[in-house]
Amino acid sequence: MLDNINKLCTPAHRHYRLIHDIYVLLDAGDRNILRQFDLTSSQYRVLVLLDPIQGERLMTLSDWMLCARSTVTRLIDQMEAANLVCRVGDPEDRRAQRVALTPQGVALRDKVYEAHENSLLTRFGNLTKAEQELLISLLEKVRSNLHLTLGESEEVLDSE
Amino acid sequence: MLDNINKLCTPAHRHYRLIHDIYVLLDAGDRNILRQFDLTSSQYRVLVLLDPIQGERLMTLSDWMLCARSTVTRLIDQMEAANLVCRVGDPEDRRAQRVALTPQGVALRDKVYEAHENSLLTRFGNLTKAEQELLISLLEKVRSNLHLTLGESEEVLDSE
DNA sequence: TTATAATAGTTGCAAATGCAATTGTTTCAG
DNA sequence: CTGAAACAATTGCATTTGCAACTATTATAA
Repeated sequence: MLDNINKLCTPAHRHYRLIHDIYVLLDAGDRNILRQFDLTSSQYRVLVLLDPIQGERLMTLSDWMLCARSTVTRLIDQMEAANLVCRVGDPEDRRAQRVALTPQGVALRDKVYEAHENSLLTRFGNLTKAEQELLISLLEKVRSNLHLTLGESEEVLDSE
Repeated sequence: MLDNINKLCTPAHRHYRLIHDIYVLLDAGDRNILRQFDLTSSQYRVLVLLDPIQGERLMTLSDWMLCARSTVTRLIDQMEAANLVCRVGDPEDRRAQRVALTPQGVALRDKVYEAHENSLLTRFGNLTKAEQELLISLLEKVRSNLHLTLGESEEVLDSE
């Protein structure tokens, strides 16, 4: 039987916990910032990912954001109602919709991006530039392996 | 106006995205494992955190898990119904409940922990031991600063 | 001592989100 | 060409979760 499991956790388990904690703390901080602009973190993510000129497919967004397609549909519903984005039927494939930023969407994106970026600078500010670059390269390595090992079994989300 | 925002993201913004992606991928992988044991990742986290002997307060769990107190209440409701944990009133403070693992809870925890750990070894397996230790120290640094900068403004969750 | 504040836990409610099923469109094998 | 399979998006439904309000208990101050 495992005793004092809290103390004897392995490196892998420590990564696991750290990533969970960091994600939650980061997200809580985001909410504090984004609330001022009436945005959720998911909406902000859409705002930053969208191409304002030609737009993106919902499917593409769902792939990039690693969330279910239905989630994107509803996210875009909200943001369209708020006049931040607009859907345009794709002329080359009548099944698909392209979503692009409206001028208001672009304006809001730029304003929020700046505020969010400043906040991130504070929140990651205790790392040196070198540490930041190192961390990024390690995290990229982790991400690619996670994607790989997950993809082996099935799709990430919305598998059918 | 920010053009090609996807390409020119700053180190801070890259951290931001990486951590989001890694969290989602990690969680999706967890679900694949834990489904076999009829556990959600939150339930598994409770299982691993609980002290089987003297138990923990719900409040403590909520602090550790960085989630709202009501979330813990309902998690414990589920797990108590599944005979994995039990509530015991704290004799020293009649407001508080202590939650401890049942024998079934301990048995399940040990079985699942092993499976989960093996899976983590694969999923983090492309990092060398040295890289893993390095990553942990960097992540710990990030976590502590996130906690700090968040705490300055208010509580993490369930603020009233 | 007593009234007020703080604390632990619970409950109601709304929002976010994944999965399954559905609709309309395209692709491809025969 | 035609029917079957694949695909993009949407909708219904269930689950998870945070916030606010509430109850019961303890701590503090006057």
